[in-house]
Amino acid sequence: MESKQRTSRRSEQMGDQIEERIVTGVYPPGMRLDETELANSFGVSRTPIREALIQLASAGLVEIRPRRGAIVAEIAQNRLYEMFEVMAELEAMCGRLAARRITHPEQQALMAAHQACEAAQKANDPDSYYHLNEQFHQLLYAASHNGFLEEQANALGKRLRPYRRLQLRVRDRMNSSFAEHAGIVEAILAQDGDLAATRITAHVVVQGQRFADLVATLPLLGSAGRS
Amino acid sequence: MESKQRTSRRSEQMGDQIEERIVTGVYPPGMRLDETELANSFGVSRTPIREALIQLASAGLVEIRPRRGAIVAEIAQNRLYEMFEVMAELEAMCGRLAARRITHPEQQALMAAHQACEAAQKANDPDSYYHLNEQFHQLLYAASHNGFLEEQANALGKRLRPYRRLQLRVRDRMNSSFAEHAGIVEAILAQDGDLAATRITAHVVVQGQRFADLVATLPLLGSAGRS
DNA sequence: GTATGATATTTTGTATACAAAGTAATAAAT
DNA sequence: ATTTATTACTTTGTATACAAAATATCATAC
Repeated sequence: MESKQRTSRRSEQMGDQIEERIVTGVYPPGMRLDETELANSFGVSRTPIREALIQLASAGLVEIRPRRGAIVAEIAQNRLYEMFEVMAELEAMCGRLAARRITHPEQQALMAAHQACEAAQKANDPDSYYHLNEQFHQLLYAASHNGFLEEQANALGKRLRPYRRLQLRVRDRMNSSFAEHAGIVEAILAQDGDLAATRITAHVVVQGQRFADLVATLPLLGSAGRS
Repeated sequence: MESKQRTSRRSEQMGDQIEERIVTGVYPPGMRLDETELANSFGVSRTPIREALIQLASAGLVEIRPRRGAIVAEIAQNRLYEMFEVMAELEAMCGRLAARRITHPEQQALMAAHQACEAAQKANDPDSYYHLNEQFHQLLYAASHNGFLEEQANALGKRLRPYRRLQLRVRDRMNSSFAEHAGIVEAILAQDGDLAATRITAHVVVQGQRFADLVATLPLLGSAGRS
């Protein structure tokens, strides 16, 4: 985590709020983000809103079309596939490094997070599982002991979050996800970086049936406010 | 390349100009970027400058300290190491994918770029080599046929550009770089993705002596305008 | 009823104004 | 002479004003 020095900038607070609403799906892909409207609803002027939107556009969460306003970024299918392909590689890299560099306390934390996932899985609670799964992955990133990599993985994870969330709804995904976690933890504890990387790549939903399942659920998201 | 639709936004033009000056070292790391000063020099108001700075901050090229203005980002040594570590992985991924997906015209272009490097190397011209080397790497990214990966690699490459440039000055680096390119091209043409990835990782300056050399040259950059 | 074109309205992009925080400068005290 | 406190000056961050582009509305023609 980057040391979040007291910001004192409204535009960043606005950015955080809008971002939160995007990644949780309150503002779905394709939704128009009217500057004046947002300014009014947040009780500020357009300036900090504009600055926030520019920042979110740089992060890839919104798209600013010159003179035509901002919308929540809609990710085309093939682009989504590409992003998952990169995400898999980044996470695999985390795993490879983590196998070499993870500390004892981090091992404990990772196992604890894994066990927490087990509870949600047994209770068949996709929402809890979703959050615990995210914690698990973030611990993995941190264990790489490469702060820049950790940031990149988190940033991309954020962009893919709305799509990942849908994933867990598909038949039996939660159970297989949990089983895969077990294999990943095992490989890391055994300090087998290549095995960890291989298993993580397989875990990140990208190939064959998995991605097809995801794509099939896509119409549920997106296409907000198109004519 | 992202389809650069006619922008019509001054803030983006300003961003491009400032970015250019940062990556070429005209604005060295640590330099203060005064909004009013920039606004005057570009003949616009502070607004588009501010928006440009926010965007550059998101890209990691400048650092905005709340209420204390923007400076050209200074990258700490360990952070720089982390970034090169990730860069190596991204490029290796490009190589692995390119080995599988490169088209015939792309093969031709890559070989042509490689041969162009040879000319600069033989003429012992680091500046030409620097530019031709960049072209070579960009062709590699494109050959991955993953547009998102290509963008990420280019973005990170941009951030590392001022540091990479120094690299070529160190003893004999240009010659070894060129030799490594040959091996990379060979592996890709042979469609051996793993070999290509291995060779690219070795090529990207990150381990042992190479990184030490880079660090040793760092004092040449940076520390502009500190008390 | 649909299509086309002119006009009106909305919305973005940039400039300017102003308040608050930060920085520099000066003066007083040890 | 160095340090501390008060004051003046910059510079940032936000609000508002205005111009230009895009969108919507409405009337007219076919």
